Amino acid sequence: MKPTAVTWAVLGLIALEPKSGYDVKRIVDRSVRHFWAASYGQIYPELRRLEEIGWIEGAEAPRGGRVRRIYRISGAGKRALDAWLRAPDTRVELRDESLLRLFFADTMPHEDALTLLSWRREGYRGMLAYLRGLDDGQGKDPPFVDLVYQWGLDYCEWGIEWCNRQEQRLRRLLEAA
Amino acid sequence: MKPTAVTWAVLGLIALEPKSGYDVKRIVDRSVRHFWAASYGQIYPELRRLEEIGWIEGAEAPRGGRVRRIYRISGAGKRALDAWLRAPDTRVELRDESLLRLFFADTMPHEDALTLLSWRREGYRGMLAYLRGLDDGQGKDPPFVDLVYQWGLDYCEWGIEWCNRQEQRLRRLLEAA
DNA sequence: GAGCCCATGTAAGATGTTACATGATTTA
DNA sequence: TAAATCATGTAACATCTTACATGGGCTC
Repeated sequence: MKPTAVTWAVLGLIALEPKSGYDVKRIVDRSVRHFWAASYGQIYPELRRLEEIGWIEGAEAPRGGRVRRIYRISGAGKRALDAWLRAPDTRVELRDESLLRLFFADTMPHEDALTLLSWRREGYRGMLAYLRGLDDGQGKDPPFVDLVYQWGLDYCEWGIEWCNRQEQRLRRLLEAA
Repeated sequence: MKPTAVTWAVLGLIALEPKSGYDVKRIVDRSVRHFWAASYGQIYPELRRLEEIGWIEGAEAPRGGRVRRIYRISGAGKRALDAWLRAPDTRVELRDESLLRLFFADTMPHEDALTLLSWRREGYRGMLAYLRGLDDGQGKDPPFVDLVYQWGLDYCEWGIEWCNRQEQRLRRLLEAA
């Protein structure tokens, strides 16, 4: 079994609580999506693979006449997930178009380049608003789920402040020149 | 012409200074790689596309008997790059396996979960060391190239401190429970 | 009964990495 | 002379998104 990128996200969510594929997608979009996205085209095939190798078990659970299949994690699945959890790997892949623009911004007039920086700040603000919108106000998440949510909030706040500081620094620098 | 993900990275680097495909790859790996990676399999085909539509112009520039093709940006290419630079889009895509592990860490014993957090800190330390290694000590980068480099350093330092703070907070929280 | 949400699924296409093939030049 | 670097390129594979097809149930 060669795990794919969605393997652990799907398996982990099923482990938290039995779910349908549709549920997995919905929860992904409301929780890990900003650092680990997954689409239907990945999720449904992955569920079949996971069931084939016996890491999850599916059962028909129709709601009325509506087809529905609920998956729960197996003992083998739990062991596999636990082994993955303990891996020390921390690889990060990032695609940040705003940073790419800033990298090439030296060809622009200073004011226009600084505008890019203000847009970056707005990007962080937008993400912060999005994350805050996910909070249902109940505040009952387990500590590490909450930790990761907090990471998102803290990262955005740091980013906003970073843009402010750099804008001030660059204004001084560019006006002096 | 439908721009791909590498279009602007390649065009921007050619705009800074005429380059071969090999140069583009080398410079990408030493500058924008941590937020905008590109492989040979993307770069060489992209250079042909860009030449076909007239945004860059290639010329044979062999070194000894070694084949080599140098590309420079055209007027149309400059205009296209400038138009892209002014786009307000700030989309970010992130794949952070360490955050995914932390998200599922509530199933583990507390000490093991906190170990994940310390590994995350080591990940930031490693990236910080990598970024510092890129600095040639000359310090002659233009302001916005330097800004983006600084973003990398600052982000890593923030991340290290964030892990430290959260580890302390969680130790208190989990020991109290 | 129109429109939205629940629910499963896939085809097509875009995207991206890895590994290799080829061959010249430089360095140890 | 062996190994590293310069240099171009692609085939195969892996990954991921988008858009659509299908159909039932719920709400206005």
